[in-house]
Amino acid sequence: MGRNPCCSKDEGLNRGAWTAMEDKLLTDYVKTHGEGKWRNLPKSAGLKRCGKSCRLRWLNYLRPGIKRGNITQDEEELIIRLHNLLGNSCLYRWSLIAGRIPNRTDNDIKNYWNTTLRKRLQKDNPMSSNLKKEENPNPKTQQLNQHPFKKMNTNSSCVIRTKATRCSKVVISQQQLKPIVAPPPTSVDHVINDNNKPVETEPLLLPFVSKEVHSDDLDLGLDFMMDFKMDDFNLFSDLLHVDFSQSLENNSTISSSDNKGYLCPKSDHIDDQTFLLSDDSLYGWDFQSITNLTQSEFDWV
DNA sequence: AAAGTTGTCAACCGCGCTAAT
DNA sequence: AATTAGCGCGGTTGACAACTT
Repeated sequence: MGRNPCCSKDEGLNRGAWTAMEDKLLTDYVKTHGEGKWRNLPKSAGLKRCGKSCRLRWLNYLRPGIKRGNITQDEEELIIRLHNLLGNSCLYRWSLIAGRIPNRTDNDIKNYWNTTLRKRLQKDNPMSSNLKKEENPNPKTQQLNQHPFKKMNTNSSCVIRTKATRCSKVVISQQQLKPIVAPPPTSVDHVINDNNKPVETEPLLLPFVSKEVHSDDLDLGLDFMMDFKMDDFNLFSDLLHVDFSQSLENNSTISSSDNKGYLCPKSDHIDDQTFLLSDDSLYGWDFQSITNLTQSEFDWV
């Protein structure tokens, strides 16, 4: 039952820094046979390394096109914004961030954050680890504030994709959430009328809201928790670019499944199962786009 | 110039998710 | 359905470099 073990620990495997010869063996093997199947790779490639170590070496160092060091200002801004959005409690945070920064690895981003950015941001603003947009008068930054992800070419082949498809449990502290929570809608008619057109005066719903959130949570001072599901988006920036008002106008809609909100593609929309929750599981947020969250005045934790 | 401190980053570790059986 | 192990992830470590005293 189960798989065969990757490698036993008593095989006298090499550890520590990789030699040039080991790098060459690994590179040649991957170029010939492709990535994956890391379990069998060391033996086939003639390496005395654990498959896990080989994978790490390839992904973080040997893979073609990887940029090393010298994080640019644009990259830095993006890291900060994405970190603000995803917060500290999000699994797959670094891989998601790295997936949006061309030719950078999650390890690279993580190292840069831990060694440079975190210290600098704490120094700049001891009360918050996040960067406020007002604090940076750089024209480049201001441009980024207007269209923070427009500059990214989402179809670029140099974007490193990760397998991270969701970002669970982004926690927004109660203190920061309260000012932006609108009253929950009471029925579907408040958002979509008989012609399946949105009622513009009503707040839009932010999808991906966890079912765990209830109105009582707000009263009790609990944190707000969100589940981001990436399944319907090719890249993280696709999600960030979604204009929910546009989606509604195009007869796409937000549906509910298992008490979680989803943005449905146009083709799948409108049936008996497609509705906006009318109970206290979801809250209307007057956001035109989730992109706005990255520019929010509120701190994300 | 030497010693101490700080910064960088490759590599390791352990855990959770998920595919394989 | 249950079990097992591989994969992929974030956190951490430690070696080395750069800088400061």
